[in-house]
Amino acid sequence: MTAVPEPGCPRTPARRLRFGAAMRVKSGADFAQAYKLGVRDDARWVVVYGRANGCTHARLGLSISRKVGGAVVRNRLKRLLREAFRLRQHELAPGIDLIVVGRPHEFRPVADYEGVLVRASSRLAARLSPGTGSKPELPHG
RNA sequence: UUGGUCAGACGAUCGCUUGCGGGGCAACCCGCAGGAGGAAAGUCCGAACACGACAGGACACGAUGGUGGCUAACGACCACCGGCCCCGGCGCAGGGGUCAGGGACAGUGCCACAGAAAACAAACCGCCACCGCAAGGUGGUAAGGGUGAAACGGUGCGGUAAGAGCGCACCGCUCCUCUGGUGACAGAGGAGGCAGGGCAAACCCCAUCGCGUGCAAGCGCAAGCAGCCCCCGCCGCAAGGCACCUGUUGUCCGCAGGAUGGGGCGGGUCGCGUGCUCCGAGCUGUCCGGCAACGGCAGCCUGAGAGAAAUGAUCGUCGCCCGCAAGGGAACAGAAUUCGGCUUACGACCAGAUCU
RNA sequence: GCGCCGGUAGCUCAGUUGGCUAGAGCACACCCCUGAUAAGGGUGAGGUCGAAGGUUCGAUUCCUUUCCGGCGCA
Repeated sequence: MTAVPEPGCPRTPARRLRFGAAMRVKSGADFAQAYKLGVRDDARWVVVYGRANGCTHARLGLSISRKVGGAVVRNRLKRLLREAFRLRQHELAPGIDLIVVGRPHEFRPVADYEGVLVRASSRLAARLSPGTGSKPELPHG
């Protein structure tokens, strides 16, 4: 967990922490391919599927079903996960799509989701890179 | 229980998104402004809007159902009428609640069990008269008993062999007339001795209304692939020159066809744009009309438009509740074309009424 | 966003001119059969018919509202 920023002294990372449209997975085919061909990491409050995306940065895709809760609950969980991804985007393994599937649970602080994403990203990257020189070049979605 | 108000506030940092302005070849960056609800929900009704269908009529189907109003429209809303229930000691005046509240001589159907009998009317026990020694039979009666949710007006008196609206009084009911009311209906007067159960949220009849599908409607632009149709081998203005494949039994000429391919046309997938949100709503009024719903007038104020889908995250201060304190808590809930209602979920506060 | 189905015993399902006892199979309990099981036979228990309200003398059934599941439409 990073230090809580003092008031008036926000975190000043080396790079900007943006979250634009290019950092999201939008195509249904990308989701289907991640489910079918990608690797899976079982985190505590979510399940993360990984898939090489051919980009120079990580991308985030969210799948929050109605089992998680009502529209308010689902919106809030998506916002928390997006915030975690945004804050840790430079520490995540590049070139991997993270498809995050939510599970029903009590909300956690954003820091917990940050840890989950970073851990899942490193594990998925380790499983995707070794011995996968014949990894098919996936088209950029 | 009714009505109303709000939906913690402010600030900092980091973000998302729309519009405008500026910069950049571009990716993108900067500035300013805006950015969830009273129910955004359920999708139960009604409309706008769009496309399709459509001469008119009839049938079918669906919805509604006291009267009048309100409205763009409605099954919503308002007022009134009537029935039922409650309060008012009974009763009256009155007040409150509730009702899908047209039609049961247009027709069909159902009413289990019990009961003699459940809809044409009849008669189990009784009661009375007559016959008979008796058992019982014949006739009269529908008052009484009993069954049932419901049994062919109710109570009382007279009357009678016993009884019966058979007669009378009151109540109820039906019909007629008059009066009042736009009307549902109400009141008064008169006549009738009583007509004859319930169910139409059973089929149905009557009256009124309703075309179907829905923004994933629809309109425009339009990669790639495939299909259909047309043209084309290349150079050249043209004459002409050069050239691929197949067939014409071998070769050449000639003729016919084809062509991986190129171009065009229409339809149209991914996608993009549009529909898409500023001209209608809201608030206020010693204003006007109306009991009210609502309408009119005047003034003021106001801007979500996303599209794997924004409206957020963290921190601080203050305010509210619980707790001595540390600390904890703050409901229901997230726009998806837009409005008018209904229903459901739910926190706090204010005012009124009622109960304890 | 729009539309369409379903909810009955622990599970899977029946149940129409509204009334009869709300049934069937599996599962469960007990008994018989066997040296002991399984199978088989017999007996039995188990139901707010998703919830609320209404119509009716009477509702699983009819009507309205609501809750919870499921499906379809690009």
